[in-house]
Amino acid sequence: MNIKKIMTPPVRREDVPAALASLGIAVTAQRIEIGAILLESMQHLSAEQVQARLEADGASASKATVYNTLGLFAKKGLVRELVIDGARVFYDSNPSDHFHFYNVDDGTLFDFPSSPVTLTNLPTPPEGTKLDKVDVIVRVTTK
Amino acid sequence: MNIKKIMTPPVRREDVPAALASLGIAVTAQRIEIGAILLESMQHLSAEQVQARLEADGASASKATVYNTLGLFAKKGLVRELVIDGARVFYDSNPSDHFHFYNVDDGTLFDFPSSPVTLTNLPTPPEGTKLDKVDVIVRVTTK
DNA sequence: GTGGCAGTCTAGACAGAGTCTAAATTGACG
DNA sequence: CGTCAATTTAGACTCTGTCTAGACTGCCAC
Repeated sequence: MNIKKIMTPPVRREDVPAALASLGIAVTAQRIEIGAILLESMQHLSAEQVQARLEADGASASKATVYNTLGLFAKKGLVRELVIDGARVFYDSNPSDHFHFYNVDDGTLFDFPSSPVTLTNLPTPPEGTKLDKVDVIVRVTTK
Repeated sequence: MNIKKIMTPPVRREDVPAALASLGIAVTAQRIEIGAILLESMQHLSAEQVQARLEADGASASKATVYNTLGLFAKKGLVRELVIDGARVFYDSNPSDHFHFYNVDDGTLFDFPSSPVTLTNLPTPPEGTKLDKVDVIVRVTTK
């Protein structure tokens, strides 16, 4: 049946190469660094934040590599791209289906608690297209 | 009870000033132009597309005015801001609650057909915050 | 080993959406 | 008509993200 076991955070640094390889991502030094940062815990990081963490860890990668790597990880399903506010994209190290709260006033982003939220009566995709993913963002304001 | 009657597209050009005023938006020449474009029909337009339509109509407004006006309209509830792909923001001239399909391959954006889609078991917003709006975007790819 | 090659990485130029600033214009009201 | 606050403007500016051209890396064949 070949059910692929996807590693979800936290993933130890020494397991990152295997996590990449299992998704068909060629392993390189930069990808290990970036993967280790993202997979350390379930979190939402922007490209800029990832690069700052790289520096803080004494590693580094060019801006182009950070963007390319995050895009590759998202394409391969290691992380999930979140478009929240048009100013930047966030990468969510929890790639499974779940929804988000976004506080419009202070920019904070939370996962929904794992309550059984369901979307019912979802229409079928338009003719000639197939479903990719469903994003649900609940915007809240500070009371 | 003071139930406000919100005008929904199509709104005739001569009714635009009243539509603005009813939402507490000061009426100016530029706002009428931009409002007339948006409210002509239910549609999704980017700031750039609005400005192009202005030119096409022989009117014009500076880039800053277009952005300010669209932001003001969104804040007042005349249109709804849609953050879809991080590259630009769209303004939806149908401000009522409804969800969207987005074709990732060609960038087209559709409303859901008006089937009774419902989100159930939506968790309550985090302590100290209150719900602003819920965005549901179903991303599809060309098969 | 060593030559070649594809894939990856890099610096820095570039692109495009959106914001900011300071000055000019408008229009409401006395 | 004069004043004042709100609005509009041009254009500089910021910021995220992309592109380009060259350098580097690692792996395989010989």
